[in-house]
Amino acid sequence: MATRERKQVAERLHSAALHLLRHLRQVDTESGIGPARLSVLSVLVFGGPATIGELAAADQVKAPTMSKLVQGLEETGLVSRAAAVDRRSVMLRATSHGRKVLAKARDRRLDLFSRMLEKATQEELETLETASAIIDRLLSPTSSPG
Amino acid sequence: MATRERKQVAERLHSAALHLLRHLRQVDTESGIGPARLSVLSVLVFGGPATIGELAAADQVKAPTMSKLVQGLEETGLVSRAAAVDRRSVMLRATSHGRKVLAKARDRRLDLFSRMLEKATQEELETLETASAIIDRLLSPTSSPG
DNA sequence: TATTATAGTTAGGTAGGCTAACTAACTATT
DNA sequence: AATAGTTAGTTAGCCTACCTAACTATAATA
Repeated sequence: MATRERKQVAERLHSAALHLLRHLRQVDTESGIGPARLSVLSVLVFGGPATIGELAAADQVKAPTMSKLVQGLEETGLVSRAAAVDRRSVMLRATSHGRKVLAKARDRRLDLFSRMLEKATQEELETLETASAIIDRLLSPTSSPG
Repeated sequence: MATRERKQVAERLHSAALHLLRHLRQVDTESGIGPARLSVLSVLVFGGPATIGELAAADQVKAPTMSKLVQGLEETGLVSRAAAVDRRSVMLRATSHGRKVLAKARDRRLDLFSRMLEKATQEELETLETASAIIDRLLSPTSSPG
């Protein structure tokens, strides 16, 4: 019975999310670093040091793709490489320069979004906040509505 | 005063939208057609016939990029080309095959999303619906809060 | 110790993005 | 009507970001 409504909500939210991110993406070019690399940097900054394999899993790409992305980030001094306990693997971490670059890119996006949110009422902000939490929960693997 | 809160909402919703779309993207590979081409097809199906320039503007890419995308879509029979009044330009339209392919790809995404939404309560669905409308309004160029 | 499994890299291909430079066609000015 | 300027699209050539297959080096196991 509520299937139709779910489909409708899915459609509208899908479309809204698509348009929102497309809009926010505009300011990313200013960072001079591509979206894939930016994402890797973000994982390292917020998640701490990680191996190629962990980074690949986080960004849902294969190891060779991540290997190349990391090489690029290293060459531009945004990421550094160190030995790991398991000597087959490599421990990557964001450099302080990398941290700064990410912070700026992130701020550009969030500033743009924040300015958009000036057009929202307090109640609407609360709705958006609640919606974010709902989406997070729907995406979490262990989703008991607890 | 509410700047901090706006920033916070921006952060959370940005993150949620990012993760949601990344999750939904998984099923796109089944269509055998890349995301850029899928997007072009979607513009043609829902917006009707359009020129290269219009498609490029809709997808926020440059004309040469769209020219290549359309060539690929033509070669796989998803899009057809016809003369326009202005003979410099070309009128593109989705073929019936293109419509079917798009419909399937779209359904895969929305089915996945709908199944996720089974874990949401009626009230949560309403919150998500409201949130979608808010986002749409924030993105619309003429955004008087009505 | 020999085998198997795992972590990364290299090689080579495709898709999707760009700029620069071009052709064809429309518009405006003389 | 001729010319000059503008606009729509294509071609060429480059970059990033994705893939699979095949390889090296290290770890784990029989």
